[in-house]
Amino acid sequence: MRRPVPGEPRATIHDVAARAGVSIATVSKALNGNGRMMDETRSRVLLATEELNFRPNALARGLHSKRSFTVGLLTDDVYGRFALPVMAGVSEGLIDHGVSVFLCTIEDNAVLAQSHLDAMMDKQVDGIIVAGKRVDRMLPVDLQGLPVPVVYVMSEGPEDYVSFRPDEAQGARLAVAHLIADGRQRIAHVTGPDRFRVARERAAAWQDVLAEAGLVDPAPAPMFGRWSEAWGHEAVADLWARPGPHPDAVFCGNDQIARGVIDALRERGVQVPADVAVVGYDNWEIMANETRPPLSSVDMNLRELGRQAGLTLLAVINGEEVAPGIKTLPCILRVRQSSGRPATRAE
Amino acid sequence: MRRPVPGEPRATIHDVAARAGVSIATVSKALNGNGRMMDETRSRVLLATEELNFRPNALARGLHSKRSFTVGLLTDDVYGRFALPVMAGVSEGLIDHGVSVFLCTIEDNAVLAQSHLDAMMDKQVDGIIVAGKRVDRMLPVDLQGLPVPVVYVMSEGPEDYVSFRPDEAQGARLAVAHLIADGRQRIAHVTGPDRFRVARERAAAWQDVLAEAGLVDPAPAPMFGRWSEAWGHEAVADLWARPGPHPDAVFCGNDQIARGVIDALRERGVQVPADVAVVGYDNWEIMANETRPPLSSVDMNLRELGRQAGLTLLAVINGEEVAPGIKTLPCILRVRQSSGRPATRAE
DNA sequence: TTGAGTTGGGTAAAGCTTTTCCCATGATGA
DNA sequence: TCATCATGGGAAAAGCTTTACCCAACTCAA
Repeated sequence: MRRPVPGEPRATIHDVAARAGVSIATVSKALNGNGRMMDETRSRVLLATEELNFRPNALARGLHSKRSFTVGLLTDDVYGRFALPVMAGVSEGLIDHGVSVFLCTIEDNAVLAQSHLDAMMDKQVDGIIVAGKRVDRMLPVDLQGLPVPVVYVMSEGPEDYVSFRPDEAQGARLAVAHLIADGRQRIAHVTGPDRFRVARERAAAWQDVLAEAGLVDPAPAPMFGRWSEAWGHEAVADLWARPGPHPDAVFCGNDQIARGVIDALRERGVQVPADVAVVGYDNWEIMANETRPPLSSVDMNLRELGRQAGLTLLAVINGEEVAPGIKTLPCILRVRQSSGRPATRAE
Repeated sequence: MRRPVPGEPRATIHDVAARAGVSIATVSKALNGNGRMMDETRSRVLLATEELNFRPNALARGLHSKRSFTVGLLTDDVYGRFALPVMAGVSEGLIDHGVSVFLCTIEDNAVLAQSHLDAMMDKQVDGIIVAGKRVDRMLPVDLQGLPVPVVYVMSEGPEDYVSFRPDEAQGARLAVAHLIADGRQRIAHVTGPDRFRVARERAAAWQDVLAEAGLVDPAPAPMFGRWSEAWGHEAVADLWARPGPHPDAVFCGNDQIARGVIDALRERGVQVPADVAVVGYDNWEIMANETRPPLSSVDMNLRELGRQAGLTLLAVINGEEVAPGIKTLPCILRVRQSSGRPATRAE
């Protein structure tokens, strides 16, 4: 294995000082803009810094300033498609501030989780971001009483912490309003298990919008089931077996269900979107683009969510006052061909 | 926002020393098992350590030892499903050694990539792992001549580096051998664009196994296309439009294609697996479980791949000799119902 | 009793940066 | 000419740990 030649170790501030003919204090001040010195001295230092390709050792700096410019990211989403955009957003938001992110994927193993946490604390992280995959489940590790601030994203922390979540109600309203604007009258809702809070929230919003539009005849009930395509199939079979007029739109709790619904409709010869419009949730592109026709879907803007969580954590670290509580970010609707007309953004 | 009380800062080695009534050197030696001292002294130190909940400051330790117990993980896979299991594996392999992982998701932005790299070098990472999403594309950043070792996983580094890859040929052979063992005679191969090296490798292995089994009449050609379901549909239309007997099995380059193939077959009334067996690649569970019937697929064992990459990097960091070159890990076949008979593991 | 060897533990330096003082030097005003 | 002040830059400490080295006290043998 190619091992880097030991070569010269990284230049230190002493090397720069020697080359510029000044003391290390002057170098430090020149680089950090503190203290006073002649312009000529400053530029001599800068030149030497350049020539030696000097960059300060963050360990030493952190030791002194008690700021490591490092945060930890805890997630329990190992395979899922939610955590990764969030992480990317966090990383993106923080890198401009010179902050690096420790990744910890912990599953249900509390011991492992604790050892990750210990490792991070040993490394003097300035703060921690928790990116769960479910709003209503906590990670198997105690984050209270930690000596550093903690921000939650996707999942929800204790009341006195800051949490970032997509605005599920707004996202669902967006979808349903879009369907109504498209002229749909009988909008069914097929979603995941009702023990998932997001399923309940989306269903409630769906009901609200229908009520506001006066589309409550007959009074519809959300169809809770599973987060799977198979459930989408079953739900269609169920809906079409009912007496009375069939739905002319289905709002689905996620894109997999929507996919099942679309496939089931096609198999029965129902036209999408002519006869029935379908809207999904998550805007999971790889799935939404492959349905026939491509699926309209609510995008939770996860990357931006992560970015803001990162920046907020940074603000807290810097001592700024940040009000605790749940911050929500609006979802956006990505209209494709499964729901007829072009984009509607208003809610 | 709940901000941790400044409270007592973390206990330092001085606090422990004071409490145990010894010098800091003795504490250090007691904790690290160096030096000699009376058992009674050692246990007094350990007790004080316990009572104060002392853990050494990794920054200070790193400053001294020039080992930060930190590595960087670079990936360009922001949404994909490949990088995350790899990352989880890396993290899992390293945490037991007290090593934490910096996550850097970089896309095509070379400037951003460089600033991530700079940040990591400033933080004195002991090594770097590159987890690309494509074997045949490099990240937009120059990793040569770095003062720390670099290990590649999924993607492939320069010759004199260590790279970890799934054994694509073996994986493909596994799938095809399984189909042959199942009695299939006319096994088509539908895969992604031939500019992807993995597509070519899998196709070559497919051809080899067919040749070895004497199933070369008529001489089959791999069908290169796209990595999408739509391509699976099109490929079936193409295959079934050809004269002569239809295939009795299709080996697909990924699970999405396989899904398209299965759907297209069902739509034509072809029974899977009775008439045609289908095997996919990636074992993307969320996809493989939702095909009807559930899809047999080759699993690349990405998590283990990541774990080994992490451990290997650690070995190099520790100065162990590791031969450069490409290390492959065997794939395993996950047999579901799309390919008839129960598991075959042999190659 | 003296010298050497052990044993137990302490002192101090190193690792790199930032920051607080502090000291020259030259200029200015009286 | 002397006191004062601003300016430019340096010395040193702090931040926390590890480790090389040293010293005191004790044991044992001659």
